[in-house]
Amino acid sequence: MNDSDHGRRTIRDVAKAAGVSISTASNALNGTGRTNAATREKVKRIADELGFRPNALARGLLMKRSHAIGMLTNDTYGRLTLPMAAGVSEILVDHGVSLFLCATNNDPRLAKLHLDALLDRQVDGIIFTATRIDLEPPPELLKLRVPVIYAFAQGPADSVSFHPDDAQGARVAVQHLQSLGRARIVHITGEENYLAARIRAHAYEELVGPSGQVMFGEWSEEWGHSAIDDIYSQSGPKPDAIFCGSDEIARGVIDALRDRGISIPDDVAVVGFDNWEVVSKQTRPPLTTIDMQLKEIGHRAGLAILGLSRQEKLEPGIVRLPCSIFKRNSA
Amino acid sequence: MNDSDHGRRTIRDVAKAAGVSISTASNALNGTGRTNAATREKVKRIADELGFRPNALARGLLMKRSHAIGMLTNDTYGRLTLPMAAGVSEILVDHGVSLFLCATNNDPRLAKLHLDALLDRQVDGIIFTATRIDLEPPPELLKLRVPVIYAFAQGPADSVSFHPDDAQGARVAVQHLQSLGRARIVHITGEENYLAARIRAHAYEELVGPSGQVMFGEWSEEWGHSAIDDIYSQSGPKPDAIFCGSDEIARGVIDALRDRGISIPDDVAVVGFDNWEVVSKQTRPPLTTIDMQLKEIGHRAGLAILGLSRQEKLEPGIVRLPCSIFKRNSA
DNA sequence: ACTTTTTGATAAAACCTTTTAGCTCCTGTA
DNA sequence: TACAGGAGCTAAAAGGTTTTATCAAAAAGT
Repeated sequence: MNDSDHGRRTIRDVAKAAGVSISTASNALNGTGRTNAATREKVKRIADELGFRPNALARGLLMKRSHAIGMLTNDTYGRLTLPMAAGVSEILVDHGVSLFLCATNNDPRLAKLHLDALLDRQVDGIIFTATRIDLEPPPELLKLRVPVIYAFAQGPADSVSFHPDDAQGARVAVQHLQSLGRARIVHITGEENYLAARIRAHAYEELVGPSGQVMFGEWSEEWGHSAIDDIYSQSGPKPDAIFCGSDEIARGVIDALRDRGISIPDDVAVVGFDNWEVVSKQTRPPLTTIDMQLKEIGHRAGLAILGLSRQEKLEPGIVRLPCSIFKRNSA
Repeated sequence: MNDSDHGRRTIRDVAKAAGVSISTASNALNGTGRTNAATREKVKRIADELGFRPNALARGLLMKRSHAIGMLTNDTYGRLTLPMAAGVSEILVDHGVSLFLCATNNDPRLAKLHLDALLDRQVDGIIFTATRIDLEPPPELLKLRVPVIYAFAQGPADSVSFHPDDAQGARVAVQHLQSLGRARIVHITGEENYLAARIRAHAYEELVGPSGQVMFGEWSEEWGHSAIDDIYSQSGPKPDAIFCGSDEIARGVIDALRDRGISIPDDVAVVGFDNWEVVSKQTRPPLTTIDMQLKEIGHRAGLAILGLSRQEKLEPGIVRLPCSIFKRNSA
């Protein structure tokens, strides 16, 4: 009586049009139960003609799987989050799973609000991401019935986390410089209270030995600049290569070196960290830098949460995904 | 028989515990129907004790409103999208509405996939955003039952769009320079085939009159640099101010000016466009620039889609939201 | 020819909530 | 006394799907 409603077609429309029961229609479409091949094809064809698409709410309500997952992030600025989110989404979309994005702005009240909303929506899992790998998640996250994956963030002991392999990334950078014949490599990086900074510095020290020099500071271009000023205002041997803790720092370093008429990479080679194109493409010369493969972290986190949501067991622990070096002209 | 299931509490658990019917429980919790004040309080208290939260899927299925909206973006990199998404989310979360994020990567197949998924989930509306205001949306978007809002993107004639007010932004920039007593203002901007570039250039020309000079090029730091080289390698009067079409261009401009020993802002004042902090904070001197208030665009888009999803009527057309000037030291 | 198995299809229950219509009881009015 | 009206509550339907149990008919086996 209402075939011409402007609403969506339901499975009962399909069933009626195909002259079968709702259950048969459902079975035919999902390949469940026992269905005659001919009927199955017919139902599928008619569903197609009618443009039938199942209501995800009804399906989720019944199956207790919403085919949606939530992503909780404290990063409003998006430099880290969006590439990861894109990676997660790329994986999920192929499995018919959608992604809720929740920006918490570092506000616990907001985090709670978002978390409750996600649970109300029966999400199949939650991915927690942060702007630094050693940020603690909100405590509510720890005692959920819903699986949680930590990406670029610290999880509790029995959880699954995905981090960039900072140590390996640092080694790749240093080894590249060494392969260029550089022997006096200095490491200029960000704040020491960041775990990532410490890991990278440690890996660096292991490779360069006692001749190494680590300069902690801020994650800013300005610090890169003033670090160079420090080095060159003091006496003693000068570096022939600099490994920077971020592209921004590297940019400051390069600018300061150029101000002093030092040629890059001939006199001093420079390697950055992040491969943040807006910075690394624009330095002069363009920056050779370490790429943390954020999208790949997203991929893996997406696959992991998909697995957990299907009750698969995952080895708990931190999975460190390899960084790659992106060579431009500064080293 | 299964009160101790580890699943979530349902409204029937609440009803049973309170010794009332399901309908009464629902009425009490939602303030609908006629309920005795005492019963109402009791039900609410018990629901609270039990930690009851209604299942959004069931509710959405019945009410035909999922309390979720989708955001479709072609911007993987996130420079524009994430601030807007954060703005949208800020508004929505207070109304109990969640946000699906869909990154299409400019791939029509992916866009279709995401769009279908959103519709299957019965979203109450869709916000379409793009990386430039004159990008056409996927054609499927035009004939939906679901309300659509365009943010930083071009919608069809009868739709509602929110754009930054590029003309006003340009005027603010130029007027600021004029108020500083500058008379020879040059405009160095990006590609002419971008609508935003043309709008800004036009507003600039109206204010400076025939003495003006617009230089279209690329949206890159390099172009800013070479534009300055062009200007100073030619004879004729030199500018005392430069209005740049983006912060990146401004950065190139500032670097090139400094290379020539020109003092900023004393000899030449520079204003940028975007207030992209990673760039504008790091120029030397820090950049005075135009802020497009992306978060505010998100706010307005969120409010608009909320209104449309409640059947409210909205005046179709492009709403241009004012830009603001962020003063640092370059002008 | 009779029983057993297999095949194909279906009615009905379930998921959890909101809403409609109706029921009972009480108070006040004619 | 009878009855209207309201207050307070509830049974049941509805929303769209999947799944379980059941049933009839056809095929296979004895």
